Amino acid sequence: MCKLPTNKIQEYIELLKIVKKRLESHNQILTINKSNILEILFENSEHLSAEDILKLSRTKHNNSLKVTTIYRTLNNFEAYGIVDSIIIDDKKRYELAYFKQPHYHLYCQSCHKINEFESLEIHNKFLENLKNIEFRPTNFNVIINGVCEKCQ
Amino acid sequence: MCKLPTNKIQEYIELLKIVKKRLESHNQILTINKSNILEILFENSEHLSAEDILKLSRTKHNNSLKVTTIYRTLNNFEAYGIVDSIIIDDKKRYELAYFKQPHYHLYCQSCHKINEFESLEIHNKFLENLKNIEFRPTNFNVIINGVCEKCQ
DNA sequence: ATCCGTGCAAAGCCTTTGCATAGGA
DNA sequence: TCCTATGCAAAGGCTTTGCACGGAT
Repeated sequence: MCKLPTNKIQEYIELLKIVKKRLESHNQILTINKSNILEILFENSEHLSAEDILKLSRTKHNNSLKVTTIYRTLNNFEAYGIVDSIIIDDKKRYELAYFKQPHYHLYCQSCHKINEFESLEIHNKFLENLKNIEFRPTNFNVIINGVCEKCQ
Repeated sequence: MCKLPTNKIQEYIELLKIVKKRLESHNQILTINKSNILEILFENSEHLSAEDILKLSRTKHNNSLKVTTIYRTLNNFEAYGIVDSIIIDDKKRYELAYFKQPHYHLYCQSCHKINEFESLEIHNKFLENLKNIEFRPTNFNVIINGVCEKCQ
């Protein structure tokens, strides 16, 4: 974590605290493996698949993480609301649910990169519409496929 | 197709024409299997998985469709822009790309039903935002998870 | 005669599960 | 000492592929 700027470190520490509490409310322990996965997710704003996390752990944490553990941990994290998932290119990808505004994913079909954008205005319109039809949203999963600026 | 109201029949015939052309431009033939799949997709506005289509074909078309054919056909249809796909509950689901306004999927985590809603207003906001960042959208894939009115 | 479509069986890929062990509180 | 975490190997589920035959133009 030494590369993070100070405010990021504080954010990370706060994240650990929140996650620890959340896990404990489900009788789970915040182990080194789990915090390693959190760290990888925290440092990489891109949307990581289980395989991506495995690869990153090879470099950053001496391959301590095993695939099974990653899958199990991510499933738990998702069930407890610690991470959200989206499926892009038929692969499940994860991002931390904390410190995130509602946002929309832009998937470039040419370079396969995922970008994001936020719009409070759109989000409010969504909420307004959903309220009218009495649907209570828990999670927004928006992927817009297309071609990004660079690839045009 | 005898249950469809007249205008629906005309829509279906038009669909067949469009798809036939589209397939022929890829050196493919509109076979009975393919039109059966189209028919099932056309008659069922819900979002069908390959398995759903298989089951429906058992009742409607005497089980003439085989799984392999369904997968192959759907993949081609998607590649040619005939159907769009969304992944819900870790299953790929398909809907016809024609005669559809831009719409948003509401997935009820309690009854597992998928509803939709349309909002031209939201769609235009999206387009406006994307234009600003020069992202050219080809396809919108929006899933809002939550709890529907009935399940609350 | 050629080219596409289809079925069958097998392979593939990603993910989950069972079981036994290790490790933390 | 108990309960959770983890690894390994195996199983599972869905989807794709190779190959050979059938069918249409």
